[in-house]
Amino acid sequence: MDSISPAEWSVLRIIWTEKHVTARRLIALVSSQHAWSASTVKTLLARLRTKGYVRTLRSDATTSQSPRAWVYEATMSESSVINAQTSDFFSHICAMHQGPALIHLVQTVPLSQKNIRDLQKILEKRAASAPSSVPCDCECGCAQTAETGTNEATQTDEVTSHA
Amino acid sequence: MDSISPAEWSVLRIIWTEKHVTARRLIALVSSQHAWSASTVKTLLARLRTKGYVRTLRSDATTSQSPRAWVYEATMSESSVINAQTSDFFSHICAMHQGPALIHLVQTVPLSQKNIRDLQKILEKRAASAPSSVPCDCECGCAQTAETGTNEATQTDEVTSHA
DNA sequence: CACATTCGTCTACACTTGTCATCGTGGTTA
DNA sequence: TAACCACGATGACAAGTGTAGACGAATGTG
Repeated sequence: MDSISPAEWSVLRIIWTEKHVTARRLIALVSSQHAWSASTVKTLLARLRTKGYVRTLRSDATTSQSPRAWVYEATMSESSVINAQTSDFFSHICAMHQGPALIHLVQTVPLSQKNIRDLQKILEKRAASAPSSVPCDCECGCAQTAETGTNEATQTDEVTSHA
Repeated sequence: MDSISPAEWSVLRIIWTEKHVTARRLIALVSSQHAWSASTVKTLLARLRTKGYVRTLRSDATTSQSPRAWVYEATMSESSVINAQTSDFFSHICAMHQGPALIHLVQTVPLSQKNIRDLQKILEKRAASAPSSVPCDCECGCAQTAETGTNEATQTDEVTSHA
């Protein structure tokens, strides 16, 4: 699973939304958000292709002024890529802090009524078998099993010192 | 807020866990996870310092064989850095898909009983004012408010072909 | 059948990241 | 005090990323 750079995300998002886009249209759409030259977008497109995230198809309908207009489409669903990248990102974080990170997200990410209901359902299920605490997995000899306190501010001198 | 590379995360995690570490000890701890040379760790340390994530202090106690043993410590709390980086990561994702991404995380991330209770409390609160749906914010003219409907492939077709 | 247009590819360059060797300096030890 | 050693700094180099110009091939137009 190749990593996706921020610039590549911008392009990929558009492809997912449009489902099928020509380079021409893609460049136009991107330019409403970034002051990138057409070449830049093409480069990103090429890189996304070598990474396997997009592929091209011939457009049967050769729209007037677009000779050999190829059409780009994503090879994977938006959700699956997002899930994979998100999990990958979380893998950098100590297990003990993933829960709190999630709490932060749940407080800040835009959620719909349905999202909330889904989350509640999952939490209810997970509550049945959740451990009382998640130990640190930093593999540096630390035996911390913290976060039992109200806001992990117990032994966390560090937490208080945040700039 | 500078980005933190995967290699830098490894080092930073150890510093947070240890609170105060000498280069010597840090290198020893890192080597239990990665086959990096001492130089590599020092470089990462230096980069983390220029990025402002760690700083050095003199160790008053000059432990026998460690002359001028500096001690590294994090300048920011682990939680605040994690939250900032996590939010930054989510900013690449279309608003409409952030909820689902969160659902995926809540299903896979290790959670303690307390984490779950906290999450439930927050969700309950948020449910009071959550919108019925979160619209796409890909800024590419899409008016999708999906995740309720199954096929939003209505006007997409026309949009694609008009070049 | 030339021509302009447009497309994808190639090349480029600065900067970041992964990875490491070397060096100067200043305390430790004999 | 002389030899030594660890520490941080500097330099290095390949690969990835942000950004873009130039080029050759395909194609509709006159």
